[in-house]
Amino acid sequence: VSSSSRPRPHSRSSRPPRARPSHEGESRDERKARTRRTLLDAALDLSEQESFGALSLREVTKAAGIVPTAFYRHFHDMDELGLALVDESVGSLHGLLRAVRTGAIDPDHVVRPSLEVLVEHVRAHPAHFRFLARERSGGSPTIRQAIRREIKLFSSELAIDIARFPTRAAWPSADISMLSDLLVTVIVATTEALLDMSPERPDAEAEVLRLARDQMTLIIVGATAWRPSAD
Amino acid sequence: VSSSSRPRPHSRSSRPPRARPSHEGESRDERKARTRRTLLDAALDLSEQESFGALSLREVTKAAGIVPTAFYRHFHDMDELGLALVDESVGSLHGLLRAVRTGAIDPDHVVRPSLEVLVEHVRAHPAHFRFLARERSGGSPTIRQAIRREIKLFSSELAIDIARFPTRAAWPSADISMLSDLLVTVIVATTEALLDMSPERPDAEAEVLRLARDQMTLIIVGATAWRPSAD
DNA sequence: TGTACATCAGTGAACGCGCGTTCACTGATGTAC
DNA sequence: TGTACATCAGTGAACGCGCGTTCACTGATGTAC
Repeated sequence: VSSSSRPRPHSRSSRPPRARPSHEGESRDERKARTRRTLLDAALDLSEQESFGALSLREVTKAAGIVPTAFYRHFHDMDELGLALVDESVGSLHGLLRAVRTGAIDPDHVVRPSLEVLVEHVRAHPAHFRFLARERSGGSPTIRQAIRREIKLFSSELAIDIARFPTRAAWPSADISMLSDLLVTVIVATTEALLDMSPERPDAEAEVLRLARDQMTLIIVGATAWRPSAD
Repeated sequence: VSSSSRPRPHSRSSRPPRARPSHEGESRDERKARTRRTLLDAALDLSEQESFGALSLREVTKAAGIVPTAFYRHFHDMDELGLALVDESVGSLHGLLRAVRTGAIDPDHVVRPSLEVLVEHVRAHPAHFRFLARERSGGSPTIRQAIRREIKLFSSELAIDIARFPTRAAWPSADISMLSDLLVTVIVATTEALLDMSPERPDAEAEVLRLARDQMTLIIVGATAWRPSAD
């Protein structure tokens, strides 16, 4: 064969060989951390094509440019790597929430800036959000539960913010968490729609956002007219 | 072994060999159709544990009680079987929609009966709905698109129904489809919540349904107060 | 109705391949003195 | 500062296994006469 020298590109079409370029000035710990990062990134990349559960250890190490056995220096198995991905992806989620909370607190104008923050975060961490969207329903029970717990947390933090609004202060907490749950449902659906847009239709984003804005506004209108403790 | 007669319930730990009990009075075509059915059921069962994309052909044929090579008498590959599952699962979806439409048409009391129909359908076809919920985000691009298209269809048929309501007749169609999209989002989220309930908490269902009812009611309240063509 | 032949769902052996994991190893980095 | 030893991230061979797919086959069902 013509097999020459290097663990070559391999790619489906042209994925670059993620091999670590020999960074000479690094300590052993720094190198190890960088290889770990490379493994995480490789898994994140690959799980956009097929579900994370369908990824093989060898596939990931190959994309990361290391030998399969070196995997065990970083993770016990693929499940552990998956949970690490959940952890850092929900990191993006918390970043999103923090950004929304520190933004405009004027109750009449929360929707638009919040959606802008959402778009910005999805754009900044597309692979993370794609991973969350995909594995929230499709993943292994462990991963799925971890993600759902985080979304519930997101919802209850949003409920706290809503309770602070003067107009909502008198609401029963059950109604407030019903409302925040509904808003989170719309946010999740909007995120999925943003990730689903075909790259060659840049106007799609504006459409998705207009829809989300109208829906959230309608919900807020409904909440204003809502009778506390209905039934 | 004690293998007796029927294709039994299949529990996780002690999965029985789904071998076809020799139904003597059947034609060749009938037998073939039954084997095909057994393959579909086996795949549906197995994809509750791991994503469909992670299933192997051999795994499915083993659970169905036939030899791997016999698979090719029924499907060209696993992808074709997956699309067949989408087709029949989506059949459940249409059944649901039809049931909702032929139900009460009193606009003030749509929510409760619709949710009852939803619960009934999810209970009747849990594996189908679980498959749809899982593969909607987690599946291969082909399967994902097929499911999303059906949900869009569901939404636009709901829009037609909404437009028939006297109180909505004057609404711009963009607002109506925004509303139906929002309701479908809630329905999808509710379905996921129903499928996610732990079996040992029977009261969870009532909780999920109360949440869904409140959310849909709030949305309808909001829609009533909504200014057509806002912005 | 009876016979001879065609069809074809399901079988079983075989293949080459990628899988996860084990093991002894190498050689650069880190540490003790 | 220099030397001797320890650590350990990454290597490469090897393993047994399940994978998808091929192929020639069997024998019950279906069909033509």
